[in-house]
Amino acid sequence: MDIVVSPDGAGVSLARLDRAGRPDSVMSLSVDQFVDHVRETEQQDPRWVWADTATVYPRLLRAGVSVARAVDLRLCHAVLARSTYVPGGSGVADDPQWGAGDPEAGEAEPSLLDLPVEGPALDVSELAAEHGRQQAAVAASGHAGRLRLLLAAESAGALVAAELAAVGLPFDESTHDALLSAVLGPQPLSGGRPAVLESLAARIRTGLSAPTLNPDSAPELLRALRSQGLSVETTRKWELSQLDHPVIEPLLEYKGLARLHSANGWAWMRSWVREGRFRPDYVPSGVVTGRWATRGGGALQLPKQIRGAVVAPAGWELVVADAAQLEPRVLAAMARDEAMARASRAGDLYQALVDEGVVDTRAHAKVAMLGALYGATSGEAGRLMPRLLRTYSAATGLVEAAARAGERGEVVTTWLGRSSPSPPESWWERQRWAGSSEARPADQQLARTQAREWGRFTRNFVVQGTAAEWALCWLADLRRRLVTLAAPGDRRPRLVYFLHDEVIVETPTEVSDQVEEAVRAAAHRAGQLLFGSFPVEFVLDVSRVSTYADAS
DNA sequence: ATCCATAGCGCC
DNA sequence: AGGGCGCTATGGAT
Repeated sequence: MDIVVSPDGAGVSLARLDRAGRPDSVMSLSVDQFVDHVRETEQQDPRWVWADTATVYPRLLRAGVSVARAVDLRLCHAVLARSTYVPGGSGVADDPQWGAGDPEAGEAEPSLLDLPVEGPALDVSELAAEHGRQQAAVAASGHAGRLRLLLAAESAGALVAAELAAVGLPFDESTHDALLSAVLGPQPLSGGRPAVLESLAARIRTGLSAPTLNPDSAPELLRALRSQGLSVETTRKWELSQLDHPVIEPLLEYKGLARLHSANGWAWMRSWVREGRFRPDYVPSGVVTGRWATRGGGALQLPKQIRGAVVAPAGWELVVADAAQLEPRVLAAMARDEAMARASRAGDLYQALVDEGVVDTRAHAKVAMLGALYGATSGEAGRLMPRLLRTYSAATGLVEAAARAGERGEVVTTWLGRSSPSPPESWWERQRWAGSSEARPADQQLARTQAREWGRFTRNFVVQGTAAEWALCWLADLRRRLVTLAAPGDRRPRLVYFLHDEVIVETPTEVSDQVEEAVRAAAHRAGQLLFGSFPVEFVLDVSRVSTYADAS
């Protein structure tokens, strides 16, 4: 049973859809009535259909109501409007109300924000119409099953994102303060540099004979280094670390600590941690490949230095699980590469490459594999590539083909049906110009460079995007399993963190066994949902800890 | 005062 | 090295 939901003004309109997908009589409810209605109707396992989970679901969550299933029309539209799995003329792409489906049509990059969140609300009949168009587009596709899975996963992900924001990650402010103070000195009350940074800055100024130097300024720092006779092009730490000069040691230490202070210091904590919970703002599918982004809080980069502040309350535990070498495993399955699938079943895929005699060390295996995924052209990875190509010809052939398609400006598509954007108009202009009679060799060189850059993007897109699909299915299936678990006192395990290939579940210790089992079962299920019986193993590293810092 | 690009670095 | 991000500080432009 599908029920369309449209916020309007102070309330909510909703209507059930009949078999033909048309709304029956429309109900107009206040928000409170809506919350009660959802709570009661959930018993019937409906599927809620709304334009945008982020505008509706938080209100329900605040009232303590969660839903099992929903369709996020905006996220689904963004997928369908661009997917090469959807035949042209399906009607999904060219509805201006839902944003430009054709990326060539507007100058702005197509984004998931095609439908303005603040824009005029769409009424239930418009939502029902869009829902109908989407279902028709899927049905007309030659890959209806995959698209249905992708759309369901996208929508479930949107529910999870809202739930993560509502729950927050347990974060102990005094532990964080202690971690910071231990390396930076006490929190400066005036807001200036902490004592340790200040004294490092003084050593740097002395060492470079630059009494007024601001070490946070890259141009100033570069000038000061050069005035000491050091030949450097940038102030990046890998370049600085090559130098032999007494100032390098305090400088590198300064850079590391300054970053901690500015990115995840006291000011960050005041902004993002409330009542012992860190609440970043997740943006499902915010990345072109389908990965999530965040808007504020920087949850994509919670550095290892402060993970000790993520602490489970007494009586609770954190089940931290991440998918080991997810992208190579996904690639093996997509490419139906039997040899690579065999390596995946060994647990540590990189070690398996060593054991199979493909490369000599685990470090080489990792470099070679990442090189294949990202399109490395030189160095160590380049040298190791021939062996990988020979041993895993199906897998490497798939990414090579994606790269060549991108070099030609073609669109590539993930396993479940997310298609890449076309290159920007400036890219095409550059290519056209390089092919014209007036083009100089330098123009042609630049065009080739840009073509290869776009090829590296499309190469990675198919793998990163399919890995994101696997992760969404994992997350969605895990979410379903978790609602069946509870400890005495109705204490329930809950998802509190998700980052690309990693989840954290905060759970009462009484049920942490079941949670770990659920996390593993969901990973196995995700593999089946995407790749059927193809024998690729998706291995998880699971830790049960009281603080995130202790996760392996 | 505000916007924007760049450098640099953290995460996957 | 090579893909994808978000964020901060800086410094120039408006």
